[in-house]
Amino acid sequence: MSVQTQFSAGACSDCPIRHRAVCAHCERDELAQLEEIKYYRNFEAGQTIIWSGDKMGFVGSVVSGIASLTQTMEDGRTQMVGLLLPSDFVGRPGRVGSPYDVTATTDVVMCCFRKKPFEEMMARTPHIAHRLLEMTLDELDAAREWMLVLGRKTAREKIASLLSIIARRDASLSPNGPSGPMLFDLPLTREAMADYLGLTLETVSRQMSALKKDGVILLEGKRRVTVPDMGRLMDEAGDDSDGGMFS
Amino acid sequence: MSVQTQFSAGACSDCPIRHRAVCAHCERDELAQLEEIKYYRNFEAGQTIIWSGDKMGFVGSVVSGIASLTQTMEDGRTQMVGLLLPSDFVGRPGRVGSPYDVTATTDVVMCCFRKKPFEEMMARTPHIAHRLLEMTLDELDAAREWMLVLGRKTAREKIASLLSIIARRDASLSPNGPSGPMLFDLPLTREAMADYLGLTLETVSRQMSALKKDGVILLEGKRRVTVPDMGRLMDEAGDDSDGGMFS
DNA sequence: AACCCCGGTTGATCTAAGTCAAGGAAAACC
DNA sequence: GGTTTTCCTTGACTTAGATCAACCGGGGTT
Repeated sequence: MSVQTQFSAGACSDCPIRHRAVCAHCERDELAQLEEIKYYRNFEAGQTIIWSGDKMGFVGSVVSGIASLTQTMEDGRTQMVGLLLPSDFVGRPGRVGSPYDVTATTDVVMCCFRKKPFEEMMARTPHIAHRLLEMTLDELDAAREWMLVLGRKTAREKIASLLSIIARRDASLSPNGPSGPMLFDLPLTREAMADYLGLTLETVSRQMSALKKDGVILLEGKRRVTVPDMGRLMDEAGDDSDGGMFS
Repeated sequence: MSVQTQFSAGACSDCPIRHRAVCAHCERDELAQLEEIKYYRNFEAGQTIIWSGDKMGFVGSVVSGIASLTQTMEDGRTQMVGLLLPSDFVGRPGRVGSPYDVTATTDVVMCCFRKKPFEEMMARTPHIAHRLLEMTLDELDAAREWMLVLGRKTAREKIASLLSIIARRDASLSPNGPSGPMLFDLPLTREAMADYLGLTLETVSRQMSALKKDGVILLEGKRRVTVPDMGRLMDEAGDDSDGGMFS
């Protein structure tokens, strides 16, 4: 089950933080104080939100859009290390330099909190701190799951893993439920997929073609994907357990 | 700087949790209560502490020894996704199934807490919850750094990365400081190194031999490593930034 | 229309790492 | 002391994926 769903369940519509990150456990008093210390920032697709090594002046939470976390070597090799979806946090109280670039993949609206008051609020509000810990543990599990993908899976399995994760993320929104055919738009270019999977874009392209030829997926144009049989796709991914990078 | 050092700085010797995880910020009252709910367990080298999918009956913190977290595919391919060093936590309050195997690499002593009281203690004790969040964020950063290693580095760079991380972890203990020559024992077999790096054990062996031939490292037997020039090793690792998987 | 640019595909070739296989050294057991 | 087992090394060969390079097609712009 994705975090999206978990949040939806407990979200309260009158929370002053308008997105759903902390909301599930909110109480009016603390969040009224948050209201005073927060502000919004907008970023265009492609814009870098935080450069690796930059001083992180704020703690931010994505309200809408997608941002990606990437690490880059001097010679230009880059590896995407995570995605920020709405409600995810970035920046940590008490650390100065960011360990990676944060870039807007689509247009992004971010809700920002100045560090000091945010920390004070956390100290005052145990259940919000607890919720943040839960979210961070989820991200850690997802990152570790991704390490298996990067370290041990073949190119075809990597592609299938990525597609099945994206498909499952959207599954909760689908009318057919998770077991029926899935239809979705890839939110990533072939190059971004390659950076995510530790492959080259040519290999990504070839494996997408191969999966299409074998009937595992259907492609309409370059981005629109149909998965006729999720079970088949998950077999191709080489694991039956739950994904979660995107959750 | 490693977590070890951070903790040493603030550790208080009379803390009822005898290792240093939570201690840095401890106050007597809360930890006296922890005393009532904790118990110790011993594991022999090679013994599996938690199987993937197992119900996790406790939250544990390593007191001494090293344990490894691994994920395995049905066909036997395995990927190590993290190490537990003294003071690290495993198991999370509020989740049942472990997403990976936890295995004792050396003999391990673990300090365990029953979940329910541990959660209650967290709710009562914001600064301990905060410390746990900090530790988890550190692990997340380390995992993401490792994703770059797994996804984009060559075999030689992977080996050099691993060696430099181990070397730096021990650097604080070294009389020469971090820039002088380093001497340490590898805590891992070639196979474990391979599982960590997403390589085969033959490739690990070959690259170790190559690094030795090129004078980057000296080997005494199979396990004892000397690094005459840490700068050289870090160049070989392909990054000048801070590692941290072991920190 | 003609142009270009961007993202994507596909082919030909190369190479880093995997696979298979044969030992060697050192500890561990009888 | 000899035998077995575990861990490691090295060699010969194969292969998955990278690299280099040509080309395609749609959506802008002029």
